[in-house]
Amino acid sequence: MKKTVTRFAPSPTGYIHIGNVRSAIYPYLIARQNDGTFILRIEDTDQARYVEGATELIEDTLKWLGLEWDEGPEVGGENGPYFQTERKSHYIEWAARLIKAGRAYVDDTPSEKIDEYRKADNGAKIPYLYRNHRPANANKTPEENFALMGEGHPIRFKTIPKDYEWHDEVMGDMKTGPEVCDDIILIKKDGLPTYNFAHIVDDAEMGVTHIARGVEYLSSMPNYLALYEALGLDRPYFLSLPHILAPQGNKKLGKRDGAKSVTEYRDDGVLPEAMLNYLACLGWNDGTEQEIYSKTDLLKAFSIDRIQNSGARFDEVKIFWYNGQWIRKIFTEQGIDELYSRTEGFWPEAAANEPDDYKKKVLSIIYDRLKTLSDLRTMTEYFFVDPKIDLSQITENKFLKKLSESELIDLMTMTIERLNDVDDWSEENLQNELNELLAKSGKKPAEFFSLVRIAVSFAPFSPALHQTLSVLGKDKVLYRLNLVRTALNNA
RNA sequence: GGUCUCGUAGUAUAACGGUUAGUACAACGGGUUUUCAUCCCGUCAACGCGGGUUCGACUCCCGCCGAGAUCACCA
Repeated sequence: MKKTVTRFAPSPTGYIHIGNVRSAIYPYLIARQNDGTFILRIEDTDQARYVEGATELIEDTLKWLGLEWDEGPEVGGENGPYFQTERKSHYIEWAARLIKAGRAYVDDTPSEKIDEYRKADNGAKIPYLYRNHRPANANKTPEENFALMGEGHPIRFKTIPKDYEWHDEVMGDMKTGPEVCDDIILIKKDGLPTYNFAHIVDDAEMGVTHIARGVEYLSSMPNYLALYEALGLDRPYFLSLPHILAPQGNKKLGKRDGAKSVTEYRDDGVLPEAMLNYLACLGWNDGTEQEIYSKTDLLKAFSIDRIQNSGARFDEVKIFWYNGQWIRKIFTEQGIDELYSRTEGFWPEAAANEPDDYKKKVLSIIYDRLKTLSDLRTMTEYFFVDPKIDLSQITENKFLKKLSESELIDLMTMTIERLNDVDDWSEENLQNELNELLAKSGKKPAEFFSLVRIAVSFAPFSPALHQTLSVLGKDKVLYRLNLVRTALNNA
């Protein structure tokens, strides 16, 4: 049995966005499931679109998602190099084989001439096929063609139009006619290969068994099949992955639609587990009603034949739902320390010098309200700095506005006096104290608790009151309650 | 225009040719001593259209409609 080898082969033209990261996830899963090899290969043959630093961005994204590669940049491997620009001689060699076999030719047709062909065909409403304009060189001997090499001309495949049938693991059985076979360019005039040629050479040399890529490559398949045939190569398994659609319209999600980079979600406080979970399940399911999948779960459950073949719309709301699920899952299964370790960089500035233990306590009572880790920035401010007193939050509160000012002041006084005598500041005890205060106040829970809650936080929401008070500590609580009482008195 | 692909609620999806068409997100309503959230309960909501095949079609076949991809010395 041949060893399973898959690859992710991006171009270093920028960050990895949501729309194309699945073509890394699925090959990764396939490789891991079959005890195979997952290769990262950088397809940098288009010098005009090359972006400095993009390779690092790509590596960064894969690492964050936990998609470690076995061969590729940084880690090396026996099938390197893994940058196509460093493999130039390989492509020339394979192209030379085709020339020798009479299946490729050096094309010295001026590009203006080619433009004319295209315009003429388009004008006449006939499909533009270069093979209809095949130049005389195509019929020269291999020796004559070799003599032309190195003069800055592209090398073209000399196709033999025919029917093709093949199986796509996602799309099913496919077939096309000769009308889609053409003399595609193998080597550009700059001496570098086109994607069309390079990926076939590389996949063959690297022993790749499964190719997963976007459906946009489906229409090029006949030309790829012709190349496999001409080169005497076995066909790998093909997986055409449907597009991820933009939130609006029916276009595929791309950078122009404002598709965020994967790492932007990281910086917004999305956990890699949640992102992997969401993306893997966007266009794939295992037929059960399970929603939450860890990487381990995915490795168990994933199967190629259950990849959806229609496009799926990207939905940010659902990512945040997954993220909330994962925040809670990590807390309950791995504990506060693990969750806390993920929160670095997401706390409000005021928390900068606070001890870890205190921040952990805050996290432990607020984690189940977080959609993203960056919510910490806005939701926990009052744990670290005294809130700005804004009496309107009390006087206009839907529960409190029916109380008179003197009632409010009396309630505050009663609470301050009672809490002042409390030494056991544990959550449990505070719960008891608050219950007794509530009973004594004769108010509804909504009234009494809201008053205390707002007085210590002035935030639109907070964790349960007894927890909030316990974590804040006696000094801060009494200090803030006193400030508010004074403010009410002076109002 | 040629070629190819796709089509179940707003979204993601499930359903040997036989189900009251299931689930999740969202929305809406309710419950848990306050808020926000979690959790729980409930409501709304879908097989693109038309033919066939069949006792019976979301499921198979054909046509149509709609959406998308591709037709580069980009990948």
